[in-house]
Amino acid sequence: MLIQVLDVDYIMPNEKPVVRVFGKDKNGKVVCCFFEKLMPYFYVLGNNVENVVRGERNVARIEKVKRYLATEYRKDSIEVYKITLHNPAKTPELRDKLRNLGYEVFEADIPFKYRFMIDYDIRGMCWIDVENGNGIDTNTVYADKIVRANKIRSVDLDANAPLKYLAFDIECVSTKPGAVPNAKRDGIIMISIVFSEPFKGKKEMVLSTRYDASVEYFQSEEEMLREFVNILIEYDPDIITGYNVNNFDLPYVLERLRQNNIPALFGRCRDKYVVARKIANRYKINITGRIVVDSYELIKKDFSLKRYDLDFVCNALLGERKVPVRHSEIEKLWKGNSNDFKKLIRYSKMDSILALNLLFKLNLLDKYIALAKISGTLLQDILDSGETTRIENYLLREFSKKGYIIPCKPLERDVAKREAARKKELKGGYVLEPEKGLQESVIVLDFKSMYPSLIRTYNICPTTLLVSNEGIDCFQTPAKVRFVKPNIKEGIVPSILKTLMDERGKIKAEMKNEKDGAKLRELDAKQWALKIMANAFYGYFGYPRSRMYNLGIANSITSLGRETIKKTKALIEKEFGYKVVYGDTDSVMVRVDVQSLEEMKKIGDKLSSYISNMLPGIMELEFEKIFKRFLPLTKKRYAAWCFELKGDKWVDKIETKGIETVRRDWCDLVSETMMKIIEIILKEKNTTNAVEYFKNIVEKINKGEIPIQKFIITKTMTKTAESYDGIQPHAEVVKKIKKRNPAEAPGIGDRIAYVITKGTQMLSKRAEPPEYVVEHGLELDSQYYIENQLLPPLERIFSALNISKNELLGKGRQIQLLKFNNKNKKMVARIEDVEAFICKSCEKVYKIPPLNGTCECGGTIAFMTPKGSLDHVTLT
DNA sequence: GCTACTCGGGG
DNA sequence: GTGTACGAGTAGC
Repeated sequence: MLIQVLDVDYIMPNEKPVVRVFGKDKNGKVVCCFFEKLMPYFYVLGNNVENVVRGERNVARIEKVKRYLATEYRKDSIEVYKITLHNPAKTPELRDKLRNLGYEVFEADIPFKYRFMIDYDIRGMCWIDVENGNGIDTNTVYADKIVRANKIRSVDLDANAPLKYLAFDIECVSTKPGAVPNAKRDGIIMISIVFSEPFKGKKEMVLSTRYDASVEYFQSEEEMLREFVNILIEYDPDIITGYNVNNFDLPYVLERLRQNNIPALFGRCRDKYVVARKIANRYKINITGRIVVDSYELIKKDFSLKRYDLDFVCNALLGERKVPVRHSEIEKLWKGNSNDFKKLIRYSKMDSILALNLLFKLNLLDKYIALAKISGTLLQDILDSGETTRIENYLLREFSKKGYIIPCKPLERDVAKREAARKKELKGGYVLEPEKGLQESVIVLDFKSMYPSLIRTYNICPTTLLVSNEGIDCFQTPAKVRFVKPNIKEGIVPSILKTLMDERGKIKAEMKNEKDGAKLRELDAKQWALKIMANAFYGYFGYPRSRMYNLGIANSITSLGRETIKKTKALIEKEFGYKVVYGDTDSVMVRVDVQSLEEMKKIGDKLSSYISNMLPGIMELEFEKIFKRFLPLTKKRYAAWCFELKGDKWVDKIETKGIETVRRDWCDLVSETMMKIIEIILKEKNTTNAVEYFKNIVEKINKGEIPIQKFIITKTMTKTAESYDGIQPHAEVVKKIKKRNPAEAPGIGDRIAYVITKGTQMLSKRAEPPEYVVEHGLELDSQYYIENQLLPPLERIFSALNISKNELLGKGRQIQLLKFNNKNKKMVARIEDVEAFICKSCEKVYKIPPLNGTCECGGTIAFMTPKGSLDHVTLT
């Protein structure tokens, strides 16, 4: 029977571990597969381990085996002890005892379910073939089919079984006004549920402790919660979702179940309670056989937005809105008339619908399913944890396949040591000092998967790391670390990367011929996941909690990167005579002397094939895009008018890096003006127009011609208004609202919107709610908005063009000067002396000087005055 | 420019 | 559960 793996756990029925695999078959039937043949084990290096282990109750077996160590290159395997135990949960006891006696232990911290998955080649969301046999009593799980497996075989299958989704949302009212409800104290009043497949003929359901014809009505919270648990078991979803379910709804429900003495049993088994464990500051929730997906967390990972509240997110990504109800209104609606209550029902239902819509319409899960399949990690763990888990899972599989054993995770004190060393010793990528001023015709080239390619080219791996001084054929990196060449031994990490990169290449090729939208999305998710995986291996060597932490390896990779980029720059400048105007880690920006996109592409292709040929191994420089205009501010910060080839069409856009155009503490006016000015500079190549635009905005602000919405600043109130130490605008606003209209007062956690008005008091005291300003016809403090909001970010952009703050504000008008950079020479002239500008080579006349100070023909520009042209005018 | 701390979403 | 683990943005030096 074929099943797709959703979840794995184990139980101890007769003091022996039994693995349970929860999955679904092709028809969407729930299958649970029991497997009894695996016992926990780990490895020990050292002498006389038998003596230490003898008499330990948990030990089943001890044997000597041959393994390779995954720490450095060694020709031969070595002898280690493999200790097999009875009880996975008691493994740490023996592990720590051995450690304390000075033994080195390996793979002694692998969760048992993953030991099983690694040894039997079973991966999260992948398919397995199981055969029914006989075995233990399996009366512990809810499943359509139960299999006692004798044999489990992994199967290569791309399809996905149909999954059942359930989204829910709870409503509750705080007994403490203004505060977020507390589950220890405040009950749940309503639960809305949405089903992906109709349940009892319904797609939606609302449970409540107040009656309405449209809800399932309950006398008490306890009855409502019991029914909620029943629905979860009966509907039997694979995926449970909601907005912020991980950190609000689910922990809240679990606490209310506890308060009402209802067992939290709604997984696919009768023997494991649903638990929420707090790790760092978030909850990790385990529901046996099911997967919890928090739309909020996925959105935050996948999209860069100014805010992440459900209404903002849905509006921005789906064009859908919540039912507008403010938190402070919920209690009023709950206690209000029948229409009020109906509104609350709609509100609650809508929140569940939106949470599910986000998941479905944006296909949020595709990428994570692809990551699970590739790395072998369970989907739940892909969602709850980061890069490390995925990399380790992959490494453990590949290393153990080849007879290697892997170190345990480091102890906390070692992590601290590593963190300190890493900070001092790990060097990153190389960033070129950008050439100042607006550039024209810049080709962007970058190295295809630079770090993975370097790892492959130089055979970088713990298994090839050469420590001894024997005369073995090896590479030495600029970090002075050596790796044996592939003919001696091919590294495991390089071979993993080859697999990932080749596979990605195949998928990209497949995508070119694929017309079916759904299939295309799936392939795209897969190629994305392959890229993410390949790029994460480098980081793992420099990560202080890594099992394969090695600064020498990490530094080898970055040092080769720096060497490569420097070599590339030198070659391009020397062999082709083009100027490399900027570059960062794996990219170079090359200024050329042609205008047409096609010509530039040709040069780009020529450069990339030349460089790719000159560099060793699989290093490949690729033509990426064209910056028709390029304005660098500093390292890591620039704006560009970018042209990219999509199919056979050039698509243009304004690209900014490191220049924040949206920040939550800026009003919309700032973001919009910034974008507009960047666009004028880049597209019109005209600073005068950009300055004019700015002056025009200033004038409009002064005349009050810009709508107040553009001036609104928002800040979250994190504690009560009174408890702020300093005087802060948003806290002052809340104090004012409290005085004027106590019922409207926002509470902790609310976002406070305000504008700054004119007056003589200190700034914070002049903050007012926008509605109040409109009602009372107050005047905004235009000075503040110009000087403190608009100017700081714009100054940084204009200063890259040698335009000062005074010029922007028109203060330098008395002696208006013309300035521009002319091939490194700053030129200044009095404005009335200058009629136009002229190229000294081709004599082309400009009304406005080219921003980079160079004529199209490459010639130098000079001022043209009534007396003739002159290079330089000095003012006295 | 760096490092330390704070806060997110939810009602 | 043989695993203890965020990350961006801002304030403060």
